[in-house]
Amino acid sequence: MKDIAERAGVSLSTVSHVYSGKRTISEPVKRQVQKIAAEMGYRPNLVAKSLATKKTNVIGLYLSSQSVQDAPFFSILLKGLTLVANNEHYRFLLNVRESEHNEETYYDEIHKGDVVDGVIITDPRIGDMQIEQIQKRDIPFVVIGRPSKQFSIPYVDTDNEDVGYCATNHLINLGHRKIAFINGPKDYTVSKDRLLGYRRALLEAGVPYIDDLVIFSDDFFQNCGAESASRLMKLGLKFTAVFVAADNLAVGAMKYFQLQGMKVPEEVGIVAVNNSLISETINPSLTVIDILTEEIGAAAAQLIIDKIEGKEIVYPKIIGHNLIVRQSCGAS
Amino acid sequence: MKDIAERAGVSLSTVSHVYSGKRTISEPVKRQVQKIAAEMGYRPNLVAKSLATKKTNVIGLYLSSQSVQDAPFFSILLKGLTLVANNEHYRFLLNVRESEHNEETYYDEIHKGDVVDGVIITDPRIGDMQIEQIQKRDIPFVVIGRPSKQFSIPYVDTDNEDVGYCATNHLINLGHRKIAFINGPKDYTVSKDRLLGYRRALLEAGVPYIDDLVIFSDDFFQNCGAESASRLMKLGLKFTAVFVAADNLAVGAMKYFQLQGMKVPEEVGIVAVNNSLISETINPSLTVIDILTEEIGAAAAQLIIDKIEGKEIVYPKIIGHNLIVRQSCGAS
DNA sequence: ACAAATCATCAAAGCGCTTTGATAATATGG
DNA sequence: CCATATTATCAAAGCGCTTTGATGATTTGT
Repeated sequence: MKDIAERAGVSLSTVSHVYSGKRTISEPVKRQVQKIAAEMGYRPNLVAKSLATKKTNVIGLYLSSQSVQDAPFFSILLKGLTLVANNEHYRFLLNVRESEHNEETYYDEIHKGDVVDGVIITDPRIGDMQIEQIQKRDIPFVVIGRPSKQFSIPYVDTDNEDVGYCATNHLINLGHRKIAFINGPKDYTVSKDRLLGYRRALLEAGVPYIDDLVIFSDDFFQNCGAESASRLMKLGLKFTAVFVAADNLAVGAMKYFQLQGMKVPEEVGIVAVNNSLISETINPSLTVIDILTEEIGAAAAQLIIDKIEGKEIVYPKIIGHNLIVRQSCGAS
Repeated sequence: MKDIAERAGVSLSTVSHVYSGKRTISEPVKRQVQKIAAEMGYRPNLVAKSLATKKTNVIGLYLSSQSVQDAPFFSILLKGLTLVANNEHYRFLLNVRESEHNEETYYDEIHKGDVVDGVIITDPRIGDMQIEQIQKRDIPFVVIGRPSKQFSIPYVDTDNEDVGYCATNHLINLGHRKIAFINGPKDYTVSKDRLLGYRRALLEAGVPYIDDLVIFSDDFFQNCGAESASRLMKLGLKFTAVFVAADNLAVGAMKYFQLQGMKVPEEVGIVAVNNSLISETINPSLTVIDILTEEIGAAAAQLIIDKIEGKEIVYPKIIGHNLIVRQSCGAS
């Protein structure tokens, strides 16, 4: 930049103003500067700019390896995120927390992270301390998923209580009365909320709630779904349908049921959550609640950007969901 | 930092040296500084540091929306990438190129990107100009996948010619002679290489190559697989097996075949590429060539980091692959 | 005990940009 | 036609850190 200024015979600040447009620069000078800059292959140094402006246009994206491994979810979320971020000229700095890895280091990064203008966090757990810590640090952030103490924390999420309600209700409407629930891990707020909805649906239908029929899985993967299904069956309790908290879990559970000689949906109906490719590919295809993941991503990105830019924001932002009826629940 | 220096009664540079360790600082002073820093909640400004050191510890990750949408692939790649990057204290700055989006803007970013120490690029196409352009720019980069002109370009990839060979060969060993090939898009180097391997396997087995039996898909998704299968069948040529260039394509193709009343694997055997969850979940499960995606990611990350840090690197880095025999190809 | 080596610290310059008060030149208006 | 407003430009300070030459205080070797 200095070189350009010299070659063009103007001051350094003039060159700067040519780019920022914050000061009027005469046309001939402007053109001259731009020409020389092009000749020299000038490339503004964004780091220096950031230092001067205290603005990086970078958003820290804090993911658990959990969420990254849930491939379809993550990739669609990312699509929503990048769609709006690209438009607004922001980019994401990836931080993946490995489960093995010490959580401290990971959160340290958040706290050190002066390179980002704001932060998006995923997968809040119940009793998760870190969010409160970030709140102390004076940096814009939004979380994807409901934090356990959501008071005045900006977040975007589905109404998971309603998801649980809708899924269960659909099974009830189909005539089921003995409905099991293979839930996600116990320490996720999602799991808690869906359980609430499940209970509400039962209550409304006058079906007694049986604690044993609710199984908490350790993760969201297929094997765990099969394992949960096995635990469920070992109880010896009767059930004619299962509400499963994730498509992958459902696939695992369904395979297990079939392996045990149970017919889906004839002997056990299934409603799952998440409309990933696999849910429509598998046979029988899964009836699911479609979480609008891309919209969640887009909303989260918009929220954090608005916040960074000082706009008034309203939160939480609740994104809708739809029931998609397919084969696994039986005829509708 | 200045404040700390004042409060501790030492100079600014002393404080800096406490952190960098590039100069010996007496223990008492060191402790005093650290104590005050902690009290004040000091957080070093990484942007300023980067400006001074000309080092950001950030790697630009340039993705096509294609690769992001291929969820399982992407998420496993990312796992490999972050695993080694975390260890080496690097992070990724995400740049997703939307297909609709003007490619120019996207590449501009690469060229402007003074915030990154190096760059990883995915999905090279045949005749892709951009790689040559980046080469002119004096920044470390590696590409994932073979660039069309790979002379002296650092890249990591599978030996796709061998992938094509192995898959085809497996079918030949099973007794097939009329083997179709549903390939990926024509302008990918991957597609070109796999075709080479396919032909070599046929040649070795003395099976004539029939051009019509090779179908190029427009993308890597299910619908396209079905569409390619339909194109294939409309030709009216006989075939007893198909080598499909991706698991998703294979799922689509298989569904189409089944819809047409053809039995898999009895009437048509299938070997696909990519060992994603869906390939083992679907019924019949897919025989696939497992590309070691996580290792590709890890290797790419290691390569770029080594390059950034001035180490001697050897390239290209070719990662292995394994045949996983399942049901779709028939008994082995 | 004294020169030489080492240790601990400081001051100042520099990284490449933005921002702003000042100044000179030009335009506007009554 | 002169006072005021506007336009175009410059110089200098500052963003928060690293780096290095210099300096005084200690230690070491002989």
